[in-house]
Amino acid sequence: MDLFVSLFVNKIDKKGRISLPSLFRSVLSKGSKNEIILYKSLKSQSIEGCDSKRINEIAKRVNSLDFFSEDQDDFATSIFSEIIPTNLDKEGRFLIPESLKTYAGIASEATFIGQGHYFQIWHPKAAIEKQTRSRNRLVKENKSLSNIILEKKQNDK
Amino acid sequence: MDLFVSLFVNKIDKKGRISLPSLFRSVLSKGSKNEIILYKSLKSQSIEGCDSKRINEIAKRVNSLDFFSEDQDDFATSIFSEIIPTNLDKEGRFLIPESLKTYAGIASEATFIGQGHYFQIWHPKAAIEKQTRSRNRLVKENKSLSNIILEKKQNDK
DNA sequence: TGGGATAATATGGGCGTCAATGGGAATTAT
DNA sequence: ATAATTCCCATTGACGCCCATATTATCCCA
Repeated sequence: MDLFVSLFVNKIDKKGRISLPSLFRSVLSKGSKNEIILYKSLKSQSIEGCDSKRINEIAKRVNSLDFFSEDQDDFATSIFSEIIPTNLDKEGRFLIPESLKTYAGIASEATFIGQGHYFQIWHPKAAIEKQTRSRNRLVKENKSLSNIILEKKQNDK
Repeated sequence: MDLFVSLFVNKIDKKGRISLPSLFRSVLSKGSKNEIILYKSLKSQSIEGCDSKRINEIAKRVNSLDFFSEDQDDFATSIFSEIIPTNLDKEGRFLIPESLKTYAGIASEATFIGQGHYFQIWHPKAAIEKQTRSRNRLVKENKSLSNIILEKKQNDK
């Protein structure tokens, strides 16, 4: 499995360290076994994480925009300046920057939620809510993957 | 990670020195480990910096403009004449030229903003504003990192 | 199949190293 | 000579590295 899946609750110790769930560690690409990228989610009060390979892909896209445009500059800022590369120690732990902890309302514990190619870090209580909310919304609106993909194609036109 | 990423606030000491963030130093190409290029941003009241390798790329792009156009001439002037090569000391610090400090309104502290292949130096307060402004723009346009990737992939087809 | 042996994961804490910062002395420029 | 710049050394706090423990999951064998 090369995707971030499942849900884990881990503790933050006195030094501010927290273990990246073992299953998530095994997803990191060989080249960046002990580096992850953190940033504020644009969709919720949570932290998102991924491995650096993913960032390099994004970098290519952003850099292909017009060199001197303000678009390029704004994109670059909101993406590159918000990215926080972080190293895992030998035990697979890392530090969540203070600013991100504040943003996500995290203190002594955090919940990791697998999201496929990335993962999210939530305050434990908020994580449960998010999980049920997501589920309910899908069921109520009778969405299916194929529906969502179709809708997206409509919008893109 | 071979990109300028993240955000750092550093102090300017009595002698006018400021540390280039360690993470930025590690991005500089082997050949120019203690040289950076500074210049006024064309897009905002900030300073931009990069290593000399990038200047060469910019030169290429400017050259590709019509040789006899005024645009080409203007770009060439505003870019090349305003470039200031600067050396880092053994501790990774450098001096921000007075003219650039004035341009960016910087006095006792400065914020480094990663922009991918280059970085910017802002007055701390202005930096936060720029960051939020850029971020809000992304959110408003309902972009997300993954959207940017997807859109680009569409275009690539 | 039960139950202990073994391994892996999450967690705690000591300590050395490095980055950011400060300041005196040496060096260079004007 | 005076001002500016770089070198060198010192300090401080943060972070990485290492080792220890515990709790859980996995394995092995009688």
